[in-house]
Order: sequence, then C-alpha cells, then structure tokens
Amino acid sequence: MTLPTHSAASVPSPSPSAPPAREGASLHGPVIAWYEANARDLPWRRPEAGAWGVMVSEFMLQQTPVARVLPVYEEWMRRWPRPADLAKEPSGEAVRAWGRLGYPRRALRLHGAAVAITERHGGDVPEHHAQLLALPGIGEYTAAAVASFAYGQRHAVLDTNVRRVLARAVSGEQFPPNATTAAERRLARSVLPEDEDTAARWAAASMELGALVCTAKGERCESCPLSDRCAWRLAGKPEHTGPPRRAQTYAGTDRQVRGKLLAVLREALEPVPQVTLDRVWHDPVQRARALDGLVADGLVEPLENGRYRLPGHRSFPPHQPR
DNA sequence: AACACGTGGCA
DNA sequence: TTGCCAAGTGT
Repeated sequence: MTLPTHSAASVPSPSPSAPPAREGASLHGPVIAWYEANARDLPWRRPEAGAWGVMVSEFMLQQTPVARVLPVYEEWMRRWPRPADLAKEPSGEAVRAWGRLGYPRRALRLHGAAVAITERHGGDVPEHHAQLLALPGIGEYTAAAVASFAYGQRHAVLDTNVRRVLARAVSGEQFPPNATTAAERRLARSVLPEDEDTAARWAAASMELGALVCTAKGERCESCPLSDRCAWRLAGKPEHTGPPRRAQTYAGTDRQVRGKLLAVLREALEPVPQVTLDRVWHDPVQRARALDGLVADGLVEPLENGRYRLPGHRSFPPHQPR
C-alpha cells in the first residue's frame, strides 16, 4: 500500500474557455493544490502507516479531535503493529489502551475488527469497500476512508468536514443537515473526480480543508482556495436557518456514569469489588443501570466473586452479516 | 429517524 | 460556567 504521492502535475485542469464538464471540476484543482501546500504531517498519512495504521486512526478519529488521538495512536501502533497482534490480546486490553479517547465501544469494535481480519482476511486489512463495511465499527464513512486513503480507491468520503465544505461551496448553506441525506451523497458522488488517484487526493484534501479552513466556527475564508467561487460566501454568508443542531447533553446522563465506572476499571490492575464502583455515583439506580449497560456491551466483565474487570477474554459477538 | 454512546478544549 | 464542537456507528 502506498499513500498517493503529491504531484500537482497530475491534477487535470480544465481549459479556461470550456465550461467544466462536471460540477466538481472547478473544485479539485484548487483544493488539491492547497492540500499539497498545507496538509498536516500526521503519522497515519505516512506510507509506513499502512492500511492498518489508516484503519486504527480512523477508528480513533471518530468524534475525537486529532490532538487527542496522536499519542494513543502512536502507542497502539508500537504495541500492535499488525491486526494479528491486537487480535491475540483480550479485548479488555484494547479498552484499557484506549485511555480517555471516549466512546470506548470503538476500542471493542476495533479489537473485533482485528480478530475478523485475522480470521477472514489472513491478517491483512481488506481492500474492498464491502469487506471493510462488514467489519465491526466500520460504517459507510470509515469503509470509504480506508479504501481511499490506504488503497487509493475512488470513493465519496463523506465525513462532517466534507459535508460542511460541500454545503458551503456548492449548496450555499452554512451547515449541512443534521443527518446525512441522499442528496448529500449524490452531490458528493457528482463532484468526485473520475480519475482514481485524483479522487483519492480530493477526498483527503477536501477533508483537510474542512478541518483547517472551512471550520464549523471561525471559518477562515481569506485562506480558502475556494473563496472566489464559494456559493455560501458569494451569497453573503447567510446564517443557518432550519432546525437547530441538537445539543448533546452529558452531565448527569448514563454516559457520564459509564465513563466514571470505566475509568476506575481502566486504572485497576486487579478485579474491582462492587463497593469501589459504588463510590463513583450517588444514585444507586442509575449506577446499576450504567454498570449493567457496560456489561451488556461487553465493556465490563462481572466475575463470580462479585468483582468486575475489563473483559479478560474475547467477548465481541460473532459477526452478523448486514 | 432519532438516540445512545465519552471526553476535554475553547470561547 | 455553559454550550459547542471533534475524520461516526449501531440500533
């Protein structure tokens, strides 16, 4: 596997007089050129990361900022350089090494994906979108991202950054809809470069643009390669209308209690007695519900003696075809 | 379709 | 301090 090399010479540029053959043709060139000059040097973008490195990074980056992922990613790749290395560990080790990245079910699913890769794909991250999609924790976005970033394939990689870039540059809206729509997928496919290598560069470049320039708040239009043609900017940057983007509450929720319980178990080297867990939350009803949920999710293993620990053995459910 | 699911930085 | 936000997935 190789990361696409950066070469502006391979970026096709439409002739000045002819109208663009397709809607996205006027987007690729500027954005890819901008990317080649401004892309961050992230470890999972280096060739030595391999498909496994790309995949690990994608799991960690789901809803989690780059800065927080970096140190954990380095530790994981040092400890588990190949899928089989992770697969032979108990799943609880993945949860423990996940640290405070949040959404620890991702760790469990990444472990489950490593097991599946070892069993079904000979230890190599599969290259086909459908094979990736069948792995636990990999949805539409991550399957496209791994296929594109790791294997240079042509896929619409529609994450929150790209959705925002397209919403603004093409649709003239400040923000995309709350949930990804069929219209967005259609738009993303319509602006996808025909050439496979160019499509892979566009995927990485448009995502980086959304992450660094076309941000949710404090967008830096003066640094944007699309500023002269951005539909939203040309319309005077109208404020978002429509349904408010649903706020995510956290304080006092089961999620917070789960987080506190799991934090105790992550730090513990030995199984933890019930009474220790009882100290993390005042409400016994909510506390019990949170603990039951963690057990049901396979994040916590109850032992015969009334103690609890991170799962000591593989506990991910068998693969269910979608 | 709407929710649940962690965590911490920043304005 | 509160609210928003960060490369989503599964049910």
